[in-house]
Amino acid sequence: MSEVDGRQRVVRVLPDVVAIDKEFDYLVPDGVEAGVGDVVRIQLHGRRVGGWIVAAGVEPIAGVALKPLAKVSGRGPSPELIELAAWAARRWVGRRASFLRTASPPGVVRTLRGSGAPTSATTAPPARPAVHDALALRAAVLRLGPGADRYPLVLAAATGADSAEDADDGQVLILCPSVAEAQTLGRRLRRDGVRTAIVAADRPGAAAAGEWIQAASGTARVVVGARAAAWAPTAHLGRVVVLDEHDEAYQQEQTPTWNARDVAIERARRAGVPCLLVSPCPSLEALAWGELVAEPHIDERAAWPRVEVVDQRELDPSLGPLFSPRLVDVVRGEGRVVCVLNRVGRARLLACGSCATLARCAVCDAAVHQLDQAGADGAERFGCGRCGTERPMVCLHCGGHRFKNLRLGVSRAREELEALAGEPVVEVTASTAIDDPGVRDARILIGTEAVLHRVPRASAVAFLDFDQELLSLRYRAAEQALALLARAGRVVQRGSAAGEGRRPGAPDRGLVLVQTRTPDHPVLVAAHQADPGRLVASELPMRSALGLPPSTAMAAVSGAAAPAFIEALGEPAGVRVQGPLDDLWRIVAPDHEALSAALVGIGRPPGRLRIEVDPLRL
DNA sequence: CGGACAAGCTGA
DNA sequence: CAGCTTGTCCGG
Repeated sequence: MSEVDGRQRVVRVLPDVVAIDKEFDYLVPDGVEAGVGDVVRIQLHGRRVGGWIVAAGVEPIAGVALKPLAKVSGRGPSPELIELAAWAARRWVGRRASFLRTASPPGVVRTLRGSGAPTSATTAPPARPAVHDALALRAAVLRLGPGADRYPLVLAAATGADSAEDADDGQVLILCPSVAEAQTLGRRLRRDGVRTAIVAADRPGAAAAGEWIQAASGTARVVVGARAAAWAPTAHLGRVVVLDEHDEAYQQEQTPTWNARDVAIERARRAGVPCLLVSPCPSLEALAWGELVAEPHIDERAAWPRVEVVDQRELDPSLGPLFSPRLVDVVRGEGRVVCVLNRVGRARLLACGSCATLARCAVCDAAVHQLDQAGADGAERFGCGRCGTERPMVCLHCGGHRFKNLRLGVSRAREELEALAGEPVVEVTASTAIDDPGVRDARILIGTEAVLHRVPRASAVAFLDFDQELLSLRYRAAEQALALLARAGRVVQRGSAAGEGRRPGAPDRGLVLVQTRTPDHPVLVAAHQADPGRLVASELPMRSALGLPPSTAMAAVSGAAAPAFIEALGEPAGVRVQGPLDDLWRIVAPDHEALSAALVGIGRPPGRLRIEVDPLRL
């Protein structure tokens, strides 16, 4: 039956080719079922490509000979998600195909059999008042200290125990910053009898497709996953929850730089269901969107660690620039101690010991660092991070060969800390195996901030040079710094009274030690008082005054084709174009609609072009 | 994106 | 002018 009411059945297809953001019409062959969202294969310009049906029953364009669909492969994104993809493509100046890929099943899904009403045997225990209040709102930002247990909240949301209106609220979509957290949460919900689909595809194809079907058919009551799960299928969405919404892992690094939190918010809005963002340190974006719900301060404070700020302006010269007497105390004390220093390698900045000249690259003049590996003759060498040039460790000014470290890197700091502690100190890097026995049994660890993702619990976390975070030139530095302290707070909270791995004699509340030369910084005041609102109060007016997000919408444009793109862009009304600085332009608009309007209309010049909306580092 | 087709370059 | 490279266009 290729004819309906005397007309041929025609569908509109978006090819799964990122470079082709255009739809094409195809005939549906006789006896073939094909609807909006289905994944198909089409003949396009002499080759076969995949694609999605984005409209059905369309009026074919006159005078164009239509080809039939080559194949209907299976089920894909729902019509709602296809529309959401169009919204996201505009919002982040990307292509619909890249979003529809994320919204498509892992592998081929022919049918969603086994669809049934979601059931749940579990009833959640009564949740805390703040949780109850937040679940009753349509757009809520729930602030819970880093050590607070979010599971009661998740359970209450999952079972509809604290819901505002209707009894059967539909499925609950829950996002976590990482796949590992999503899996842990999903398994726990299953143990508690909640039908849960874990949409976090690092499992074999068939199993992953099974989870997708559970979500799409409505069999799963809860759908949990990481960033990509913002595009997970649902049969009848009832609520969206984003845990740790401030986490930058929600933003994709490659373009389009979409953020799962923002997709989740828009998805909930379109579905007319409540959306709840949860965080110990809500982002300014979240606070601009929803109503803040916080616990009484005494409760929130109990979920923050003890934050001790050490003023590094008064140094003890015998301990070097990175170690205060208080830090040495902590390291020599009880329990596991994690030290964080956001620099890799040995020494990142050196000065000549005799003439104090800064060690620079002979070719490009950038500051050089000491290489981890000595040269073939065993002599220590300098390396340039900018141009890669290497040279012997000799002062270009006076020929001296003794150098002072102005900035210790992690490897060197480890050596010095070991000497001060009088026991082994283990360096943890992003590539260190997580269950390496040397790491598992080590009491003192040191690493870049990645160490906070690798070590699950500790009695104390010490930031050796926090000014690195506080004084970073990125406009979100303050928020990012507070998020780092919150993460440290979670590590020590798990390692203290409430946690399982507590050693006898460890302090009741975990300790976060911060060494700094700016002890009065609002980030440190906020963390010390366990009151993230203190940072918001200083940060928001400053962003506003400087015309930075979230009071504006920003994009960064770079790549070989950027100059041509900027030329074509011109100066649209209300939009500021700044730059170039390091071959990067900044586009600032009053809001995202204006930003998209300015960026989407322009044809892309040939060549590499990166348009990063909401740039994280800038 | 990548196939089609046209225009440009080279060598006998 | 065949045979090949390079470039631009456009797909149902």
